[in-house]
Parts: sequence; structure tokens; C-alpha cells
Amino acid sequence: MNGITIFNGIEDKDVKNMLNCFEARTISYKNGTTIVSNLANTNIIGIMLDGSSNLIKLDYNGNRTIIEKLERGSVFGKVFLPLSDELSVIATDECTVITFDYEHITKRCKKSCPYHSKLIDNMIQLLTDKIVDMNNRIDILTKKTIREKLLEYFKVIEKEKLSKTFKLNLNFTELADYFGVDRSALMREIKNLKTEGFIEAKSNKITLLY
Amino acid sequence: MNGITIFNGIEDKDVKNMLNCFEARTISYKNGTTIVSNLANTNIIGIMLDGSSNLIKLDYNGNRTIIEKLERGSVFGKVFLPLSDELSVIATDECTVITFDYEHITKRCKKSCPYHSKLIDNMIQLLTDKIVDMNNRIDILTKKTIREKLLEYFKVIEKEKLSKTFKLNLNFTELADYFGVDRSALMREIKNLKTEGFIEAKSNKITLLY
DNA sequence: AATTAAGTGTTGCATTTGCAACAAAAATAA
DNA sequence: TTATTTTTGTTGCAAATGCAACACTTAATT
Repeated sequence: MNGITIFNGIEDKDVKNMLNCFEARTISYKNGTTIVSNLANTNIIGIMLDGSSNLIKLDYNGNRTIIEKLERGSVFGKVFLPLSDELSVIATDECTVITFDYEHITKRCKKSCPYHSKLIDNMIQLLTDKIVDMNNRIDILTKKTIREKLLEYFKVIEKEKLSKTFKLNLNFTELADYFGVDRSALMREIKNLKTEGFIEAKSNKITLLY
Repeated sequence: MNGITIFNGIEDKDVKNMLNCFEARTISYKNGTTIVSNLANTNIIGIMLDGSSNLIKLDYNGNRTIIEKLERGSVFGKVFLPLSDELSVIATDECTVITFDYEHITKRCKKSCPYHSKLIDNMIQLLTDKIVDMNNRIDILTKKTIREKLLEYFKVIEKEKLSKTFKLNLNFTELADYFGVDRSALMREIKNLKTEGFIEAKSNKITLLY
């Protein structure tokens, strides 16, 4: 279970027993299939074991937005995204998913599985990680200019990758959405940063020159 | 323990026993005193029982920002706000605070207090509530104009208070910070909404006319 | 291989916003 | 009460941004 945060520090055989005890289901889906629809009306926790999928929001106008990309180790469920909009998880690749009822996490089962405390620790860790991410995004969004947003964003990545050269994992269209700004205005500002010598940028590969 | 979310559904006598078991400390502070400094370097969980305080961020430039206002029932600790900046909690009123080590929450104690599952449920609920709040704020921040931000903000309040008339619980200076915009530009837009007949506004009392 | 779709890059122009600076009102402290 | 600080409200102007429209490149589909 390497790379599956929610099972960190729990031995594979114990994970297996626990999942058994939780009556968990492991199912594989083909690209394009719906893994869960109307997430808010279910009580399940889902864990992506393999492949990838998108968490989609359908707002009142019928617009679809990708809220999150889910990959190995990602966890989804209404505890993680308690929005009122309609949410679905849709496979973007062949993928394998474990699901079980959320109740199993906080309530101790009759058999009183060991490692349950560790699971709860991990669960809280995941929520906390999410809060960190959201905090980072809020920090960026509250910056007043696109230039400041970009520099703040680059700072976070630099700190994370410990390098002044990196590839963005969002494309520019997605990045504009993430910043809540117009895409063309974003491109313009990247060009400005280039011509003023603050960065080098070849498509999505960035080098900070400061 | 009415209004203290983290103890919801746990009887007062059980809360008392549990706190005893957790070796919790209950301390009162005077207005202006520091309740905790350098939050990130502690492992405590704090619960505001009475009075009010501010959670303060001290950034690298030495700027102080109020991140959150804490009141009865608010919980603080690094799990709730895992930022790298220096954080302190400072009383803005005479207040009473319970603190104990975070470890007690996820690890079961030797005495195996009942109601411990409920506490964890509540803890996760608090984290989830925080995620909801942050989601709301991100929704607002990603709106492109101040007008759209205001209307989104009003929509959330209207839904919450079930009324088209309400008092804002942030003043305009704070609201501008919350939106990440210039205060004078915010005031201008409120004036525009007024003259165009979308809202009535007498200071911080707003009535939606749509 | 050809077609379609998705993403990149650019620009002119109108609109929105930030900034700076100030006066007035309200709240707080002396 | 008076003095002092904080918040509100306003404005002109410069700067930043959004919008619309377009050509071009790359990726995906048939």
C-alpha cells in the first residue's frame, strides 16, 4: 500500500484485515465511466489505488468544472468536499478504487481492529493537508496583481521542489482558473516577467532568475 | 458545554472525566495577554470557553494580520492551521481557555474513556467545517470583479440567515481584506450597487432588493 | 493520414481596480 | 469631557485586467 497516505504506517496484512472488516469493495473502472455520482448523497469514502479520475462539479447552470484531479492515494468523499453542488467522480483512465462506508472510520468495529487509531491519525492528516493546500491557494488569490500571484505560486513550488527550475503541473488554462484570472492576461504577465528578466519560460517549463 | 462543538453529544460529566484523563489545563487570561505564542512549535489543542481572542500571523516582514477571530467554541492548534508563518493567540477580552496535548485526541488513553469516538467525530467535523468555510472564501476570491464577489458573499449570508436583511459581521476594512481588494474600491462598488438599486446599505446593515 | 479539438500566444480597447490623499464620522482612550 | 485612534466615505488618475478576436501549435480522434 505504498503511497496510500490513509494507510500509512499500517502493515499490508492489517490493511487487508481492516478492509475486510469494513466490508470494503475494490472495483476497476474503464476510462470515461462514472465511479460515483452525486457524492453528497452518499456516505462512502473512496480511495484511488491506480489510474486517475476527475472530481467534477456540476453547478446550477449545468457547467462542468474539474475541482480536483485524483490519482493513486487520493481520497474522496463528502467529508473531504462538503459542497452543495452536485459532485461526481469520473475515470479519466483505467482505474481501481476501494470504497467503504465512512462510519467505519470513526466508529470502532466490533472486532476492534488494531491500527484503527493510526487510520484516524492518517485521516486527520489528509484533512490537514487539504487545509494547507487551500491556505496556499487563498494566499495566492488574495494577492492583488497577477504578477504577485505568479511569484507567490512559484515560491511555493520552489520550496516544494527545492529547485529554481521546474515544470508546472497545471497548463496555462488551468492555472488561469486556479488564479481566478483571465487566461490572456495571465499569458501577458508571463511574457512581461520574461522580457523583464525575472524568469525564463519555455511553454510550461519555468526557471526563476532571482 | 453548550456551544462547544468539539464536545457535542458528550455529557458534561464525561467531558469532565475526559479532560481530567487528558491532563487538560483551564486558564483565564486578561485582555491583551498572549495565550499561546509560536503555535506551530506546540502540540496543544486549545478550546475557547469564554471571551474572545485573535489568531495572529506574523509574516517575514513583521506584518501582523488577524487570521481568525476566536470565540466560545473555537478550537485552535497546528492541526487546524498548519502554516509556516509564526502564529500567536492573543486575548482581545477576558477569556477562559482549555488546553491539552493533541496526542490525546487520536490515541486512546489507558483508561479507554468512552465517548472518545464521539470526540474524534467532532474533531473531524470541525476540520470539515473549516474546509467548507475555505471553499466559500475561494469561491468568492475567484470571482473576477468586486461586484461579483459582493453578490456571492451576500448570497452565502442570505442562505445562512434566511433573510434579505442582515448586518455584516466584518467591517468594511476587514471585508476588503477578506476579498483581497482595495478598501476604497470596495466602498465604491457598494455605492454603485446602492445607486443602481440592487441593495440598500446603511453602514454595515444590508438589504438585498433582488 | 486527415480531421477535429484543445491549448498557446498575441493585441487593441474598454472597464475595473489600486493607489494616494483627504475629510468626516464613529469608536476608544486619556 | 477632550483627545486620539480607527473606520467610513469620496475622488482623480494611473495601472492592471478582462474581453474579444484572431492565428498558430500541439494533442487527440476518427
